[in-house]
Order: sequence, then C-alpha cells, then structure tokens
Amino acid sequence: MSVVLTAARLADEVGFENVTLAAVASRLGVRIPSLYNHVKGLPGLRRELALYGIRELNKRLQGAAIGKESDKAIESMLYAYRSFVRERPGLYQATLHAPDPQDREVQEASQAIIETVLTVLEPFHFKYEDALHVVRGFRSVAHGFVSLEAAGGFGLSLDTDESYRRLISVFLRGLHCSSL
Amino acid sequence: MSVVLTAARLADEVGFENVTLAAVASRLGVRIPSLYNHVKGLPGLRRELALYGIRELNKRLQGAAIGKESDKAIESMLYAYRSFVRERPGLYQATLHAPDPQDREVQEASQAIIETVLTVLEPFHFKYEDALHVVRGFRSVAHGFVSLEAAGGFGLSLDTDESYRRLISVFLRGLHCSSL
DNA sequence: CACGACAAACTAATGTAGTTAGCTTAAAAT
DNA sequence: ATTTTAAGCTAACTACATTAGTTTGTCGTG
Repeated sequence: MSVVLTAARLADEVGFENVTLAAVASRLGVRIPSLYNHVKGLPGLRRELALYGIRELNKRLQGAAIGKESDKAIESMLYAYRSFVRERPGLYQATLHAPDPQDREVQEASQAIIETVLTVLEPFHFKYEDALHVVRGFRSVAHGFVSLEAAGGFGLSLDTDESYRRLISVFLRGLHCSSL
Repeated sequence: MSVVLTAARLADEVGFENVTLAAVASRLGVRIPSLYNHVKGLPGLRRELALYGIRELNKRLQGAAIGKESDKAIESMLYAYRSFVRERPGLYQATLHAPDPQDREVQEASQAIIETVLTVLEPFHFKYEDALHVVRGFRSVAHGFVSLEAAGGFGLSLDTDESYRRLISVFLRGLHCSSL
C-alpha cells in the first residue's frame, strides 16, 4: 500500500501528531530513509495527508447531498461531516495541519469543498457574498462541534448526538428567521 | 519568569507544537534538565499550559459578560473568545491538548467555563439540560470559527470580521426563533 | 555557629526521530 | 547491450527528551 494510505491509517489509530516516519516505515516493513523515495520527508508526508484528507472529506459531503435539497441537504452534509471525522479522526486532523495553507493544490481542494457547500445553498438564493459567509458558518459549526467532541472536550454526562442535532437545528433556524 | 509563563509566550510566537523544552530552557538562559525541577517533563509542561490557558480564557469570558445580559452578553463573550485566541493563539492551542482530559484540575477549569456560559444563559430560562446543549453549541461556534480562522482555513478574499458577526447573528436568531 | 534539608542549577549519558549522503540492485526504457 | 530509474539499503549527523548523579547556595533549626 502507498506511503500516504499507510500513514492515513496510522493517523486514525494513533493520532496525527504521532505519525512518525519511523512508525510508517515499520508498518511498511522498510527502513526509514526508503520513505524519502516516496515523500519529501515528514513535512511532505503531512502535506499529502492533508490533501488526501480534504479530498476524501469533500467526497463524503458531496455524497451526502445527493438527492436532497435545502435544509435536508445541509443537515445531511453536517451529519456526513461528523461521520467522516469519527471514522477518520487522524486523517481529519491532517486536513487542519497543511504546512503551507497557500499551497496551490491544498487551496484548490479546499475550494472544492466550498463549492460543494455553495451548491446546496443555491435554493436559498443568497447573494454570492452572503452565501460565502454562510459557508464559513457551516464549516465553523461542523468543525467546532466535531473537533471538540473528538478532543474529549465535552463532558460525558450529556448525549452528544442530541447536542449536535440541536446545534444543526439552531443553525438552520438562524438562517431562516430574519428577526433581529 | 516562571517556566509556564515563558512557555505560554513562546507558544504564542511559534505555535504550541513547536514549544520544546530546549526552546524554553534557552529562553530562560538555563540548561534543559534544569526545567525538570519545575515541571514534569514535556507532558507536565503541556498539562500546566492547558490549565493556565483554560483559566485565562475563562477570565476573559467572565470579564466580557460583566454589565451585559442575554443576547448582548452572549455576543460579547463570543467576541471575547475570538480576541483571546487572536492574542494568545499558542496558549489557546494548549487548551485543546490536555494530555489527559480526565485530569481533575483540567476538568474543574473546563467546568468553570461551562458555568460562566450557563450564567449568561439564565435570562433565557432554559431547562438545565437544554442549557447544556446550548453551551455546547456556543463553544462549537466560537471554537469552530476561531480555530479555522487561526489555521488560515478561510480564504483571504472575504472579511472575516463580517463572517463572524453574521455567524453570531445566526446563532442568536436560531436560539430565539422556534419555527421548524 | 554549625549542620542538615532543600531548591535549583549543572554535566554526562541514553534513546528516539528526522535528515542527508552515498551505495546497491533490479526492472524498465532506449 | 546499455542506460536510466525506482526503490531499497547503511552510515553518520542533528535535535530533542529524559534520567541519573553531582554541585552549590540558602535558610531554618539544633
């Protein structure tokens, strides 16, 4: 299996910050320097992990919106976002650690996610700029909840499924209700 | 200056993940092993950083709510959250990396933040459990936006101040509007 | 005043990780 | 048949964290 796929699996098991070249090499049954024939050191591996993760996340979001529209589509994508992070926690972490956020490919992949979300917002008929603000809100809600949950940031006492359900509901109501 | 305060400053300058004992020692004009007289190695330093960061954040949130109530108080606290992360990005990162989320002191400090937010939610007269869900939403919105912004996750083209203002507005409208 | 305890520094040594340089080998391309 | 390339390797170097054991000064107490 490729170095990046191996590293992604490893990340999910031990966390992104514990993905070392040593561990990847060991898992591949190979010596550390051999990896340098495939990735540009640890920074290069992390960049490729980030790229892979962003693209995978986008696929999930796209899949979640198929056959749904407006509120249902947004809700479905938010749940897909959470599922992705739960299934691939290490890979998701990697998406947040692109060494250089200016990297062209990374930016393109991120832009693709923005387009995905923009598409499901079309039924709302927002002005383009307004829709971009909403996309940022969407990502904030999804990332915020899901990363706090993954980090164990929520106490144990209360059902997190219900918390997420309600947060989604608040977000959607906020988008619709124009009072205030 | 204390080891933890020095490390916190350093974290803000170079990022939490680049806080090494070597760098802290160098800044204090001391050899690395000397730090072991003050903190329990790197894990111990990180734990103390997390604790310090959580408590500082709580102070900020409390300060922001003084003399405000309901919507204004929540809005003010969300802005304070963002200010804190902008001023002390490394220290904030530390709050998310408590080595052991079960740690008693860490849990108490986190609980104090929850209490702080619960206090400003009192005017809403939520049931206790409902209020807890809202607190999670509050933290998700704040953390989500602010950490994506800090990670350079938002493109450059659009004003982030405006995005945050709107997200807050959506959140508050969502809390009030009961349609759906 | 002397002595012991303690705080806080130090040196030395060990282990792990990332990186680079340079070598080997087998398969693919010319 | 020869060259190129892909993919592995060893060896050596650096940085960092950690532990063990040592030194030194201060401070309180007998």
